Amino acid sequence: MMDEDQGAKSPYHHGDLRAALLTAAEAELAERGIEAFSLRQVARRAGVSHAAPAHHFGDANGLLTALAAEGFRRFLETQRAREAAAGPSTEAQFLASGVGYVDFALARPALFRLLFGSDRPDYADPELKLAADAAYDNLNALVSQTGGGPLEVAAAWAMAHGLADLLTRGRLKGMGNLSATERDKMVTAMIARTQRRD
Amino acid sequence: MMDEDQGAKSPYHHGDLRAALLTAAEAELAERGIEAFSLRQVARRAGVSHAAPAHHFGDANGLLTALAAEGFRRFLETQRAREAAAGPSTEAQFLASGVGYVDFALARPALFRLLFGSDRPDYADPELKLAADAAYDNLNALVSQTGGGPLEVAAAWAMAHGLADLLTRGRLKGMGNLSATERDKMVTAMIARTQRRD
DNA sequence: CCCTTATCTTGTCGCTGTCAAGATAAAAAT
DNA sequence: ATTTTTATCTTGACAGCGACAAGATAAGGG
Repeated sequence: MMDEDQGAKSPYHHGDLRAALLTAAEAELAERGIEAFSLRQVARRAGVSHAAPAHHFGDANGLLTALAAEGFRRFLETQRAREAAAGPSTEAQFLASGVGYVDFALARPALFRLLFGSDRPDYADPELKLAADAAYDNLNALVSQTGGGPLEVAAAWAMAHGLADLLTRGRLKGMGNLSATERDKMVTAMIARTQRRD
Repeated sequence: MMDEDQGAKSPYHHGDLRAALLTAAEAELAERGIEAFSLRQVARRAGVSHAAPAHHFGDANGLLTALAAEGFRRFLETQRAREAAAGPSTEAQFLASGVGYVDFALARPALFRLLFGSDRPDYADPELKLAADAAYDNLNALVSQTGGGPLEVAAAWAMAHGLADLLTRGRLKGMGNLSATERDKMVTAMIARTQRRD
């Protein structure tokens, strides 16, 4: 819990300001939302001057780009954990991955919106591109292994993404008061429907 | 093309400033995107002082709320036009409505993001709520008439919304270079898959 | 004709992101 | 060890922003 060294001795050189700024930025994003995101507020939270972030990230979008890259890595990690817990069946792993997609969005809505619902990150950035492509490649591989093609990839992605986006915004009122396990079952069923029928 | 009376005589009282501001706001949204939206820039485009919008809309979010209400009305209008052109079959109308959902998003991505991807409009506002509910009720009615229940409503919405969101952001690269009619066919097929199988 | 009310302007405030210049400390070189 | 270089952080400034207050202008009603 030493993320914000408020009031602590503040040496001229922070030591690990880059990581501290990323942590502060994620907290700010979660508390205020991306539409009220402020670089100066992030610096304030990290206990440094308002111009300190510039040296590490260039500008505000640079910070959000780095945070998005880290977010995509965690996003993929969440899905892989689900897949591993789903047993040896490739199809079960594919469906579990989709559940992970939605659960990640619901657990960290602000981060999810940074990854998929904002123009601020620079998606041409190599680090971000690498992390985002890795997540896409994972989906692509799972669908391919279950006999699906590009259409099935797009359909599964669109379903998982649509559910995640609408649920995080509270728009699917009928599904708002479901338990986590009930919700997972429904997400599983809906994604299964997107695949080719036998 | 008389939307912006730049250089024209500028009488103290505009006449129809409210409508002019909504038009200017939509143009600004389309050109700069919602994340760079500026109330003062809208006022400048409409040829009035920076504080003029306040009297008609309260604050910036008030203007975006009014624009979102108008956007939802046009959104529903687009879908209804598609339905009407799809013939007498209810199922064909339902699928055409989904195609309208995606086409609206691709035709007016900035407006679509205002409606579904922003926290700035006040969704508790009666006018906006009415317009948004009307669009939802339309979907609900179509699904019900084809024998679907709440699950089918959610699945169809999520699929259409996911496709619209990913396509407007250029994320579904495999579908980027499709013609409009090819794309419509694919959207139709994908939404059809979300419904209960016979 | 005056008075009320709605509409629009001007001026100000604190906040923001970005840039430039200077201060500090660590690292590297001699 | 001392000097030089480089990286890191601070301070200060600027224009643009949203919001508020106060004043100017015009329209409508008595």
